[in-house]
Amino acid sequence: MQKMNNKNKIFIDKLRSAGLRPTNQRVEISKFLFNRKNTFHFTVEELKNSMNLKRSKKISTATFYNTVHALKSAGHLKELSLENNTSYYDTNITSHHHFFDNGKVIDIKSDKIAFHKLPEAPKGKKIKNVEVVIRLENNN
Amino acid sequence: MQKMNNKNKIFIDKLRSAGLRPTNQRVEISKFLFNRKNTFHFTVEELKNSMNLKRSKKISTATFYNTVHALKSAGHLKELSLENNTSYYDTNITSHHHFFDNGKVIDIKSDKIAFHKLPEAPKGKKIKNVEVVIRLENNN
DNA sequence: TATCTAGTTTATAATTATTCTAAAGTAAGT
DNA sequence: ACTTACTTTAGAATAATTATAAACTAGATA
Repeated sequence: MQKMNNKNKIFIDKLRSAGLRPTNQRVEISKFLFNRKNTFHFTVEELKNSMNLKRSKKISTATFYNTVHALKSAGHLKELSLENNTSYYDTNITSHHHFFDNGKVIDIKSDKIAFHKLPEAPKGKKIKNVEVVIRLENNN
Repeated sequence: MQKMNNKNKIFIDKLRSAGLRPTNQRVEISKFLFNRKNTFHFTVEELKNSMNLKRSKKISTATFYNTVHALKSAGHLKELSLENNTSYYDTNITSHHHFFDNGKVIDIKSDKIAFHKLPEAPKGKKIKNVEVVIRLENNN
Protein backbone atom coordinates (compact mmCIF):
# COMPACT_ATOMS: atom_id res chain seq x y z
CA MET A 1 0.00 0.00 0.00
CA GLN A 2 2.67 2.39 1.10
CA LYS A 3 4.27 4.11 -1.87
CA MET A 4 7.92 3.36 -1.29
CA ASN A 5 9.52 6.39 -2.89
CA ASN A 6 12.94 7.67 -1.92
CA LYS A 7 11.44 10.76 -0.39
CA ASN A 8 10.18 8.70 2.52
CA LYS A 9 13.14 6.43 2.93
CA ILE A 10 14.65 8.30 5.84
CA PHE A 11 11.39 8.29 7.79
CA ILE A 12 10.80 4.66 7.01
CA ASP A 13 14.31 3.79 8.13
CA LYS A 14 13.69 5.35 11.51
CA LEU A 15 10.64 3.16 11.92
CA ARG A 16 12.44 0.02 10.82
CA SER A 17 15.31 0.71 13.17
CA ALA A 18 12.72 0.97 15.94
CA GLY A 19 11.47 -2.48 14.98
CA LEU A 20 8.30 -1.09 13.43
CA ARG A 21 6.88 -1.94 10.06
CA PRO A 22 6.41 1.19 8.00
CA THR A 23 2.64 1.27 7.86
CA ASN A 24 0.82 4.31 6.54
CA GLN A 25 0.01 5.68 9.95
CA ARG A 26 3.53 5.25 11.24
CA VAL A 27 5.12 6.78 8.16
CA GLU A 28 2.86 9.79 8.52
CA ILE A 29 3.80 10.16 12.16
CA SER A 30 7.47 9.77 11.36
CA LYS A 31 7.24 12.38 8.62
CA PHE A 32 5.33 14.75 10.85
CA LEU A 33 8.03 14.43 13.48
CA PHE A 34 11.18 14.44 11.40
CA ASN A 35 10.34 16.04 8.06
CA ARG A 36 11.04 19.60 9.18
CA LYS A 37 13.78 22.11 9.43
CA ASN A 38 13.78 22.62 13.16
CA THR A 39 13.43 20.12 15.94
CA PHE A 40 10.55 20.63 18.32
CA HIS A 41 8.97 19.50 21.59
CA PHE A 42 5.61 17.86 22.00
CA THR A 43 3.37 15.79 24.21
CA VAL A 44 1.61 12.76 22.73
CA GLU A 45 -1.71 14.53 23.18
CA GLU A 46 -0.45 17.56 21.25
CA LEU A 47 0.95 15.36 18.50
CA LYS A 48 -2.32 13.50 18.19
CA ASN A 49 -4.38 16.66 18.09
CA SER A 50 -2.27 18.48 15.55
CA MET A 51 -2.03 15.50 13.22
CA ASN A 52 -5.64 14.42 13.51
CA LEU A 53 -7.03 17.92 13.13
CA LYS A 54 -6.42 17.88 9.38
CA ARG A 55 -7.28 14.24 8.79
CA SER A 56 -10.65 12.79 7.94
CA LYS A 57 -9.56 9.31 9.02
CA LYS A 58 -8.05 9.78 12.48
CA ILE A 59 -5.07 7.84 13.73
CA SER A 60 -5.86 6.19 17.04
CA THR A 61 -4.41 7.23 20.35
CA ALA A 62 -2.80 3.83 20.86
CA THR A 63 -0.91 4.12 17.58
CA PHE A 64 0.49 7.49 18.63
CA TYR A 65 1.62 6.13 21.97
CA ASN A 66 3.07 2.96 20.48
CA THR A 67 4.94 4.74 17.73
CA VAL A 68 6.33 7.48 19.95
CA HIS A 69 7.39 4.94 22.52
CA ALA A 70 9.20 2.78 19.96
CA LEU A 71 10.90 5.78 18.38
CA LYS A 72 12.02 6.88 21.81
CA SER A 73 13.38 3.45 22.67
CA ALA A 74 15.29 3.41 19.40
CA GLY A 75 16.84 6.74 20.28
CA HIS A 76 15.04 8.84 17.69
CA LEU A 77 13.19 10.83 20.32
CA LYS A 78 14.22 12.03 23.71
CA GLU A 79 11.84 12.03 26.65
CA LEU A 80 12.03 15.03 28.96
CA SER A 81 11.04 15.13 32.61
CA LEU A 82 9.74 18.60 33.11
CA GLU A 83 6.32 18.26 34.66
CA ASN A 84 5.10 15.39 36.69
CA ASN A 85 2.08 14.34 34.77
CA THR A 86 2.82 14.77 31.12
CA SER A 87 5.60 13.32 29.05
CA TYR A 88 7.34 15.80 26.82
CA TYR A 89 9.30 14.52 23.86
CA ASP A 90 12.04 16.23 21.93
CA THR A 91 12.96 15.49 18.33
CA ASN A 92 16.37 16.95 19.10
CA ILE A 93 18.26 13.95 20.35
CA THR A 94 21.64 15.65 20.54
CA SER A 95 22.92 16.47 24.00
CA HIS A 96 21.41 19.76 25.15
CA HIS A 97 19.45 21.33 27.95
CA HIS A 98 16.19 23.19 28.50
CA PHE A 99 14.53 26.25 29.80
CA PHE A 100 11.06 25.45 31.11
CA ASP A 101 8.63 28.28 31.44
CA ASN A 102 5.11 27.45 32.41
CA GLY A 103 4.57 24.54 30.04
CA LYS A 104 6.80 26.01 27.32
CA VAL A 105 10.08 24.26 26.54
CA ILE A 106 13.03 26.10 25.03
CA ASP A 107 16.24 24.40 23.96
CA ILE A 108 19.55 25.45 25.41
CA LYS A 109 22.40 24.54 23.11
CA SER A 110 24.90 22.22 24.69
CA ASP A 111 27.72 24.75 24.47
CA LYS A 112 25.78 27.32 26.51
CA ILE A 113 26.27 25.25 29.65
CA ALA A 114 29.60 24.01 30.88
CA PHE A 115 30.44 22.29 34.13
CA HIS A 116 33.36 23.19 36.24
CA LYS A 117 32.77 20.27 38.52
CA LEU A 118 30.62 17.15 38.38
CA PRO A 119 30.30 14.30 40.85
CA GLU A 120 31.33 10.75 40.05
CA ALA A 121 28.72 8.05 39.77
CA PRO A 122 28.30 5.83 42.85
CA LYS A 123 30.28 2.60 42.63
CA GLY A 124 28.82 0.03 40.30
CA LYS A 125 27.03 2.75 38.36
CA LYS A 126 27.88 4.98 35.49
CA ILE A 127 26.44 8.21 34.22
CA LYS A 128 23.87 7.76 31.47
CA ASN A 129 23.26 11.45 30.97
CA VAL A 130 23.25 14.84 32.62
CA GLU A 131 20.16 16.96 32.19
CA VAL A 132 19.90 20.58 33.19
CA VAL A 133 16.51 22.23 33.47
CA ILE A 134 16.45 25.95 34.10
CA ARG A 135 13.03 26.99 35.29
CA LEU A 136 11.96 30.51 34.44
CA GLU A 137 9.60 33.01 35.93
CA ASN A 138 8.48 36.46 34.93
CA ASN A 139 10.69 39.42 35.69
CA ASN A 140 8.90 40.70 38.83
CA MET B 1 -7.95 18.29 70.58
CA GLN B 2 -4.36 18.62 69.48
CA LYS B 3 -2.00 18.64 72.45
CA MET B 4 -0.11 21.87 71.88
CA ASN B 5 3.16 20.97 73.48
CA ASN B 6 6.42 22.62 72.52
CA LYS B 7 7.67 19.41 70.99
CA ASN B 8 5.29 19.86 68.11
CA LYS B 9 5.61 23.60 67.69
CA ILE B 10 8.02 23.44 64.79
CA PHE B 11 5.82 21.02 62.84
CA ILE B 12 2.72 23.03 63.60
CA ASP B 13 4.44 26.19 62.48
CA LYS B 14 5.18 24.68 59.09
CA LEU B 15 1.51 23.90 58.68
CA ARG B 16 0.39 27.35 59.75
CA SER B 17 2.85 29.00 57.40
CA ALA B 18 1.29 26.89 54.65
CA GLY B 19 -2.10 28.27 55.60
CA LEU B 20 -3.22 25.02 57.16
CA ARG B 21 -4.82 24.56 60.53
CA PRO B 22 -2.82 22.11 62.60
CA THR B 23 -5.29 19.28 62.76
CA ASN B 24 -4.26 15.90 64.11
CA GLN B 25 -3.81 14.35 60.70
CA ARG B 26 -1.75 17.23 59.41
CA VAL B 27 0.46 17.40 62.47
CA GLU B 28 1.19 13.71 62.13
CA ILE B 29 2.09 14.13 58.50
CA SER B 30 4.28 17.12 59.28
CA LYS B 31 6.05 15.20 62.02
CA PHE B 32 6.51 12.19 59.82
CA LEU B 33 8.10 14.38 57.17
CA PHE B 34 10.21 16.71 59.26
CA ASN B 35 10.86 15.03 62.59
CA ARG B 36 13.97 13.15 61.49
CA LYS B 37 17.66 13.52 61.22
CA ASN B 38 18.05 13.14 57.48
CA THR B 39 15.96 14.55 54.72
CA PHE B 40 14.39 12.08 52.33
CA HIS B 41 12.48 11.65 49.08
CA PHE B 42 9.01 10.25 48.67
CA THR B 43 5.95 9.97 46.47
CA VAL B 44 2.54 10.70 47.94
CA GLU B 45 1.62 7.06 47.51
CA GLU B 46 4.71 5.95 49.45
CA LEU B 47 4.02 8.49 52.18
CA LYS B 48 0.43 7.33 52.50
CA ASN B 49 1.38 3.68 52.62
CA SER B 50 4.14 4.02 55.16
CA MET B 51 2.09 6.22 57.47
CA ASN B 52 -1.14 4.27 57.19
CA LEU B 53 0.51 0.89 57.61
CA LYS B 54 0.88 1.40 61.35
CA ARG B 55 -2.39 3.23 61.92
CA SER B 56 -5.73 1.72 62.76
CA LYS B 57 -7.56 4.85 61.65
CA LYS B 58 -6.19 5.62 58.20
CA ILE B 59 -5.61 9.13 56.94
CA SER B 60 -7.37 9.65 53.63
CA THR B 61 -5.60 10.00 50.31
CA ALA B 62 -7.04 13.47 49.78
CA THR B 63 -5.55 14.69 53.05
CA PHE B 64 -2.11 13.47 52.02
CA TYR B 65 -2.36 15.20 48.66
CA ASN B 66 -3.72 18.40 50.12
CA THR B 67 -1.15 18.59 52.88
CA VAL B 68 1.82 17.77 50.67
CA HIS B 69 0.66 20.26 48.09
CA ALA B 70 0.26 23.05 50.64
CA LEU B 71 3.64 22.29 52.23
CA LYS B 72 5.20 22.36 48.80
CA SER B 73 3.56 25.68 47.94
CA ALA B 74 4.81 27.14 51.19
CA GLY B 75 8.32 26.03 50.31
CA HIS B 76 8.69 23.31 52.94
CA LEU B 77 8.92 20.59 50.31
CA LYS B 78 10.50 20.54 46.90
CA GLU B 79 8.87 18.76 43.98
CA LEU B 80 11.21 16.89 41.68
CA SER B 81 10.62 16.10 38.03
CA LEU B 82 12.29 12.78 37.54
CA GLU B 83 9.73 10.49 36.01
CA ASN B 84 6.78 11.47 33.97
CA ASN B 85 3.97 9.95 35.90
CA THR B 86 4.81 10.21 39.55
CA SER B 87 5.62 13.27 41.61
CA TYR B 88 8.64 12.89 43.84
CA TYR B 89 9.01 15.21 46.79
CA ASP B 90 12.12 16.10 48.72
CA THR B 91 12.22 17.31 52.31
CA ASN B 92 15.59 18.83 51.52
CA ILE B 93 14.62 22.27 50.27
CA THR B 94 18.13 23.64 50.05
CA SER B 95 19.59 24.03 46.59
CA HIS B 96 21.03 20.72 45.45
CA HIS B 97 20.87 18.19 42.64
CA HIS B 98 20.05 14.52 42.11
CA PHE B 99 21.19 11.22 40.81
CA PHE B 100 18.27 9.20 39.53
CA ASP B 101 18.71 5.48 39.21
CA ASN B 102 15.73 3.43 38.26
CA GLY B 103 13.22 4.98 40.65
CA LYS B 104 15.82 5.66 43.33
CA VAL B 105 16.73 9.27 44.11
CA ILE B 106 20.09 10.23 45.59
CA ASP B 107 21.01 13.75 46.66
CA ILE B 108 23.99 15.50 45.19
CA LYS B 109 25.26 18.23 47.46
CA SER B 110 25.21 21.63 45.87
CA ASP B 111 28.97 22.03 46.06
CA LYS B 112 29.56 18.86 44.04
CA ILE B 113 28.36 20.60 40.90
CA ALA B 114 29.68 23.90 39.64
CA PHE B 115 28.96 25.67 36.40
CA HIS B 116 31.58 27.21 34.27
CA LYS B 117 29.02 28.74 31.99
CA LEU B 118 25.25 29.25 32.18
CA PRO B 119 22.90 30.93 29.71
CA GLU B 120 20.99 34.08 30.51
CA ALA B 121 17.24 33.96 30.83
CA PRO B 122 15.29 35.16 27.78
CA LYS B 123 14.23 38.81 28.01
CA GLY B 124 11.36 39.43 30.37
CA LYS B 125 12.19 36.28 32.27
CA LYS B 126 14.43 35.41 35.13
CA ILE B 127 15.87 32.17 36.38
CA LYS B 128 13.83 30.57 39.15
CA ASN B 129 16.15 27.64 39.64
CA VAL B 130 18.64 25.36 37.97
CA GLU B 131 18.13 21.65 38.43
CA VAL B 132 20.59 19.01 37.41
CA VAL B 133 19.53 15.39 37.14
CA ILE B 134 22.24 12.83 36.50
CA ARG B 135 20.69 9.58 35.33
CA LEU B 136 22.60 6.45 36.19
CA GLU B 137 22.85 3.00 34.71
CA ASN B 138 24.62 -0.15 35.78
CA ASN B 139 28.28 -0.55 35.04
CA ASN B 140 27.39 -3.79 33.27
C1' DT C 1 -17.66 26.51 78.74
C1' DA C 2 -21.32 26.19 75.14
C1' DT C 3 -22.07 27.73 70.64
C1' DC C 4 -21.09 28.82 66.04
C1' DT C 5 -18.91 28.91 61.68
C1' DA C 6 -15.48 28.44 58.50
C1' DG C 7 -12.26 25.29 57.57
C1' DT C 8 -11.33 19.94 57.41
C1' DT C 9 -11.72 15.02 56.60
C1' DT C 10 -13.33 11.42 54.23
C1' DA C 11 -15.31 8.20 50.86
C1' DT C 12 -16.30 8.28 46.52
C1' DA C 13 -16.71 10.05 41.88
C1' DA C 14 -14.32 12.38 38.22
C1' DT C 15 -10.36 13.43 35.45
C1' DT C 16 -6.07 12.89 32.93
C1' DA C 17 -2.41 10.47 30.95
C1' DT C 18 -1.31 6.19 29.59
C1' DT C 19 -1.51 1.15 28.78
C1' DC C 20 -4.05 -3.04 27.72
C1' DT C 21 -7.21 -6.02 25.05
C1' DA C 22 -9.12 -8.42 21.52
C1' DA C 23 -11.39 -8.18 17.16
C1' DA C 24 -10.85 -6.68 12.44
C1' DG C 25 -7.43 -5.24 9.09
C1' DT C 26 -2.96 -5.34 6.43
C1' DA C 27 2.19 -5.98 5.05
C1' DA C 28 5.09 -8.80 3.00
C1' DG C 29 6.96 -13.42 2.24
C1' DT C 30 5.73 -17.68 -0.41
C1' DA D 1 -3.47 -15.06 -4.49
C1' DC D 2 -2.62 -17.06 0.29
C1' DT D 3 -1.10 -17.08 4.66
C1' DT D 4 0.55 -15.53 8.91
C1' DA D 5 2.35 -12.56 11.98
C1' DC D 6 2.17 -7.90 12.89
C1' DT D 7 -1.08 -3.57 13.17
C1' DT D 8 -4.83 -0.65 14.02
C1' DT D 9 -8.53 0.59 16.46
C1' DA D 10 -12.24 1.45 19.85
C1' DG D 11 -12.98 0.86 24.08
C1' DA D 12 -11.85 -1.01 28.68
C1' DA D 13 -8.49 -0.82 32.36
C1' DT D 14 -5.09 1.38 35.29
C1' DA D 15 -2.58 4.83 37.92
C1' DA D 16 -1.93 9.26 39.73
C1' DT D 17 -4.29 13.01 41.02
C1' DT D 18 -8.16 16.30 41.75
C1' DA D 19 -13.00 17.40 42.72
C1' DT D 20 -17.33 16.86 45.41
C1' DA D 21 -20.25 17.11 49.05
C1' DA D 22 -21.74 15.33 53.45
C1' DA D 23 -20.22 14.67 58.18
C1' DC D 24 -16.90 16.49 61.44
C1' DT D 25 -13.91 19.80 64.26
C1' DA D 26 -10.68 23.84 65.54
C1' DG D 27 -10.78 27.84 67.42
C1' DA D 28 -13.14 32.31 67.81
C1' DT D 29 -16.92 34.32 70.38
C1' DA D 30 -20.58 34.90 73.67
